[in-house]
Amino acid sequence: MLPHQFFKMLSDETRLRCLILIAREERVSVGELCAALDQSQPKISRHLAILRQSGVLLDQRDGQWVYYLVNSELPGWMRKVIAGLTASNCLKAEYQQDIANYQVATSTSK
Amino acid sequence: MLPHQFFKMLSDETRLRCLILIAREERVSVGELCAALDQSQPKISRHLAILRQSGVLLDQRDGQWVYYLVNSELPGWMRKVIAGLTASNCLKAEYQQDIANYQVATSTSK
DNA sequence: TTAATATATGTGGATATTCGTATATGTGGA
DNA sequence: TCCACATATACGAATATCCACATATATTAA
Repeated sequence: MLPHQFFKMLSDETRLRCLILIAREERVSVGELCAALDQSQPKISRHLAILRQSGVLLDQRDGQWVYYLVNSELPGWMRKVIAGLTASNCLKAEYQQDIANYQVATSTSK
Repeated sequence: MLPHQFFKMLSDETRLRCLILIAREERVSVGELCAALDQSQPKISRHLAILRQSGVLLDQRDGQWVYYLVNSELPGWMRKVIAGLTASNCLKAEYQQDIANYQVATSTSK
């Protein structure tokens, strides 16, 4: 994948929020993403499909649920960008709420 | 600027090539960019305007010429992404030709 | 002022993106 | 098998993006 194509993946806010949450939490289901981002299921599913088809994410079915995770075989420069997004303290404020929502959702349901 | 907005700046190939060349060469004029990328002047100018209006690039007029440079006051996470683009050896192959063209153009004209 | 060069922008058309809504598919339990 | 739940996709509409072409603006020199 060419760099500008990778950046196009990250240029949609919903896709970026999905990717950041998945990168931080390792493995997140579609339903959990819908709850954490407070977005409709078709919307989340469509954006996950784009990230999956481009090879950025992988999916694992587990019964009724489908979990998404970051492809561990991405080139180094892509992994660096993703790591920068999840690590950078500057960004945390923007998407912290998603992580908080995810943690509330998973702690109460598990 | 929010992260996804910054990535949208990088999601167009022409914009990305401009940014990489400017980041590497510090200060590049519109005409030099047109020559290096082999693209029309209105096309280059319009993409530079987008990068300027978003604050990623600054412009400096010098007589008839306008030079563009990377805004040195960008947040750290943006600078890291740009540095990753110019440094990464993986990427060089993709955009090396632009740099070679630029060097030919500037060495023969100066 | 006029011409030449460099850069910026207006306009319209082609294409791409995103979304809501509806529906299809897949899975497990009764 | 039938139903409920989770996820995926088809479709059309609204919007955004990108481009080529034409033209406007800015600067310099004559």
